Amino acid sequence: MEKHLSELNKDQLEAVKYNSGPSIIIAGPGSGKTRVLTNKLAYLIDSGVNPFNILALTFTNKSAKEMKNRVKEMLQSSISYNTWMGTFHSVFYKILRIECERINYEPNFTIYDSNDSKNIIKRIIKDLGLNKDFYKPNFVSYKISSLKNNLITWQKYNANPELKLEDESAGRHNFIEIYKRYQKKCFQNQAMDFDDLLLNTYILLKDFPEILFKYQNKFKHILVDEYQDTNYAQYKIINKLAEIHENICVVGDDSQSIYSFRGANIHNILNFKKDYPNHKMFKLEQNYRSTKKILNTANTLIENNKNKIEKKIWTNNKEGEDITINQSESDFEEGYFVAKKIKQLNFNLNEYAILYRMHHQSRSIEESLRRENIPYRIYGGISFYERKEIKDILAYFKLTINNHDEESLFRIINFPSRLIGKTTIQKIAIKAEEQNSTIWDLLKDMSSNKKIELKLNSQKQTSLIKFYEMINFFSIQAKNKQATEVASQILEHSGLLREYKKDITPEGKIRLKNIEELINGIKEMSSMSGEEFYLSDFISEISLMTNQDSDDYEEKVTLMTIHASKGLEFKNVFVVGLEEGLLPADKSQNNTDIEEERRLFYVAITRAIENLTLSYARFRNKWGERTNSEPSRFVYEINQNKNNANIIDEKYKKYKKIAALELQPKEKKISRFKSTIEAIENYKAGDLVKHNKFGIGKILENNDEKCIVDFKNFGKKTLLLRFAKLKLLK
DNA sequence: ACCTCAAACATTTTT
DNA sequence: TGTTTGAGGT
Repeated sequence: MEKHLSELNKDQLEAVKYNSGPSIIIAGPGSGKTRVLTNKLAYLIDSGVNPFNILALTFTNKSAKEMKNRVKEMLQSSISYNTWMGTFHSVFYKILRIECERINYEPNFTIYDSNDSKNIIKRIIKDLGLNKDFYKPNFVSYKISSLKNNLITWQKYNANPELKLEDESAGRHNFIEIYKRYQKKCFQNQAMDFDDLLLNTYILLKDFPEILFKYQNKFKHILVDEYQDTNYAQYKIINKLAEIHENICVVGDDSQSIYSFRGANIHNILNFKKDYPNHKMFKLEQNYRSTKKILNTANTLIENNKNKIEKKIWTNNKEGEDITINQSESDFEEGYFVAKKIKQLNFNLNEYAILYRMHHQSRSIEESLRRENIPYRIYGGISFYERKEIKDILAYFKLTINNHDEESLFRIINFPSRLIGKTTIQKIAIKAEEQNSTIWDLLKDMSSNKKIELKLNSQKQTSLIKFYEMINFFSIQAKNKQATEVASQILEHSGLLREYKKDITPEGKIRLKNIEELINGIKEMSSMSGEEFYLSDFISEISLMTNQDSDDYEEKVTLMTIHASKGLEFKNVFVVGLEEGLLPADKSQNNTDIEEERRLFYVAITRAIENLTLSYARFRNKWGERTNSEPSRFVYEINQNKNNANIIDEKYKKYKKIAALELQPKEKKISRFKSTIEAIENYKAGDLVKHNKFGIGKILENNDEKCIVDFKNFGKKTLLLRFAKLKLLK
């Protein structure tokens, strides 16, 4: 044990050993954060803490898995397997499966991904006959999601005139109705979306003291990784859980906060300090990953952010190579440049990553990699579980496990074709709505010969009843028989396998292969679990899986978004598409957004160990059209300070210092983004503020949660600061 | 009920 | 550009 601890530097060691009270570790990129966390876990267990009493929350399933393995290795036993380690969502899912009966859910409830939610919302908007211009499904689902991430239920929203006013004045009077119906639908379907996993956990802990007490006592030590990316709901839940023991350690880096679009709140770090005045803070500033030049570049860039905790990342590593900045004529040429440089550097392909802002940017890169015969793997995009054929099968599985899951029912009731078309489904859906019942219950009534007034011909009736009886049969099987057996039964009986075997095109064969792979996956999980393994276990196992969790050991270049690259490192990193409108993205216009985009670039740069290549194109195909683009302001920023960078003009293949690139008209644009977004505590009574809807007003009181403002034209309003984007006027 | 084709539409980032 | 929706025909 001590042997491992001695591999730590002084700062790391201190952070590892401090376990008696709240602590916050600010860990810069490459500062050995994972090492500190794993050591801390091992140290805790080694010093007698029961692994059962530890909760460790990580950002991805992958890092949870990695941590488990490392701790296991250090302790040379699998004792740490009793520790609850995983993402917020997966740990809360686990809690909900145990406790959900208190809030009237069955333990077999389904998890809806964002696609499922959007489908439901689309249907609701259609049912209500609302104008699609005012109620865009994307917007509505985003809005519902952020309300939930701020623990605002539809009832709470409904009771808050200020919150409603914003939507009403924008002409969305029916938003509340959509929100309400959506929640009702999810409940009827015995389903929760991603946000419900947080919201319902919170409700459970808030409304049932004995449950809160149970978990407060279970989790005597709490570790939270990537704390800068937690949202309000997550923050509140951890806060509640840690109330008694206060043995909570959060690790994060405000400079790497890149998920505010998902409700992540940089203020959580500030809140932490306030909630635990006796906390201890550790800063890990030594970087073990990158060369001096790479780190200098990163530091120069992040200097431009005002909103940050002061720290200076440094390294003892060697000076390293210059940063290369490539300028290409087009996105196509950019891809070609990257492919060529990969060949030229000639490393193991696993040591390359190509990072970009948006998924669709991968296309031009892929094209040139294929042309040059460079194998690659893409993270993101369509994952295995998002393929049509897999979703079809999973829909059968899910409906088998949870008969109320209407999303799955809709997907498969007529696949393979049972001559149950749109109109028939529509009729049943309306009938169910009328009787305040569900489609499943309606089908059940039909099969038990109850009289239902539905104008359907007998052929359709039998078809529906047959479908009901088939699923019902599967459900009974699934209760007693093992997953592998039930799965193959479903494939046979449903006619799915026959349907897919009909397709003899190459794509069809790939689909069949994928299905095979899924079945193998079930077998594998089943044999790994050792004991009984039911279909419901399989579904709960994969519900929160993402495409990044799959293993792939072949030698390939990695392509992914910058977001997905967080926490990883590569010897050679390419960051492509460094253009205005891409990084920073088009939609980020205010200063807060720009700062987040800058942090995003910061994350990208700091993934590199030895070689960093940045690239932008002068023309890019944007929805089929050739559009002209300008280099990102960030490219200019990294040159503010040091001459670390070389620019290559792809056309003339000439190398020159980037300083030679005139710092042209950009200046104007940059100054426009100077504005005042402040930390919550900076809003003081007496300050003048401006609100989008209410205009100018004076703050009367600010108690962090709520802020009372007296508006000139609207009078006194109570606003939630984390919602209302108030601008300080000075 | 289903197939076909043309027009409209959409573009952050993820659990 | 690639995908989804709606109209119209079978």
